[in-house]
Amino acid sequence: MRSNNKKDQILEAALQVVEENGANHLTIDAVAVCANFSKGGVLYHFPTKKALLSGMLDYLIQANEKRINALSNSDRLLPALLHKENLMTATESRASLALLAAAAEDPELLAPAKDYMKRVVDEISQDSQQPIEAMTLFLAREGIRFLDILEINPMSTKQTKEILEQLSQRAQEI
Amino acid sequence: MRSNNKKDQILEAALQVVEENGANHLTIDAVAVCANFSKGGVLYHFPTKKALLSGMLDYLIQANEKRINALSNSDRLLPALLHKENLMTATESRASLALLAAAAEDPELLAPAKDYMKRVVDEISQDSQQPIEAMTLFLAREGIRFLDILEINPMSTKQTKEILEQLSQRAQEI
DNA sequence: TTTACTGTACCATCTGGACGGTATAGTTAT
DNA sequence: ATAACTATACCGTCCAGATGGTACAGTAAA
Repeated sequence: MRSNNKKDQILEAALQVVEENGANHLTIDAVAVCANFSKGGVLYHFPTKKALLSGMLDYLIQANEKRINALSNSDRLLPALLHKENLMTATESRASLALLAAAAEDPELLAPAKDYMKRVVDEISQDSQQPIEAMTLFLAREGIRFLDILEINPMSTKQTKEILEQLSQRAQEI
Repeated sequence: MRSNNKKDQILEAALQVVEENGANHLTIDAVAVCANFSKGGVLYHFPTKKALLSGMLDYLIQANEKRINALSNSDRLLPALLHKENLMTATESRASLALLAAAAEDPELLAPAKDYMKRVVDEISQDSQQPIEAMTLFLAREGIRFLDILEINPMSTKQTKEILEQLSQRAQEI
């Protein structure tokens, strides 16, 4: 009943459009069709296309934070981020497409994402004795994420999993 | 006098458009204006927008390969890729924008990039005794690259350089 | 009554791309 | 040598369709 539900429906549809057609073909019309809304209905919730993209980014960031909070049995961020049980859900992985869509439309829309990254990076390097090693592990995971988003990850699923587990293990050791 | 020169001029202009306006606003018209060509002139060299994007991707891949070949005083790929003198030039960094632009228009255009990545990844994991460590270093560098492309790299220039040097060092040791 | 929509109609602008024409350098036939 | 022709490298114009956004009248539930 929360309006969030409806908004989320629209955001999910938007991500699906990006996934299927490329960020360039994210149109309000296409989103409306995909979400079973009228165009006016989408515009009621997101009055402009940029508002929609901002919404998509927030969705991604919140999903990330939720996941971290839910699983951080330790108080250190990096192991939580790389926890081996802590695989991105399919939904969440798709949410990363918001980065692409926003970057395509207007790079300035990424400001909140940059802030979020800054918070994460600061925290990671602060609560580790080996900040550079910690950052390396974090960056490697981001590398995998981006290769997956663009669907140019040449590694097999098994190989990818193996590396993610290694990263997780090393994150716990430092 | 080589037609390549003219084509490269157009590709440079295309990258500039993406850099300044976002991948979504890469239009043949905008490229033409930026390159001081008429729209017809651009279409002479690249008969469709997809052809232009393919051209941009090839440009990126070739630039990468050239850079690696020029600097690989050893015969191992990873240290060459991470060589500390081997900073991305402004041009090459911008060329990475081709990835974004192509992904935005049609994810299938990235097939050549995926092939290229596969070749690199295979070679890296084959000529190392510690393939997982090698891949981690490679992925960390890719992470930085993508954060830079999207302009959401929250690290300072100094911090980034420090990490790149670490990666380079570790690549030489394994 | 307010909130949350649907549906329809509409508009200004942008975009890809087709098309016809032009300039010029080089090639070939005579 | 020169006339005829060809290929390359563009320019400028036009157009159908897509797109973001507005306006407004109506509906249905809380």
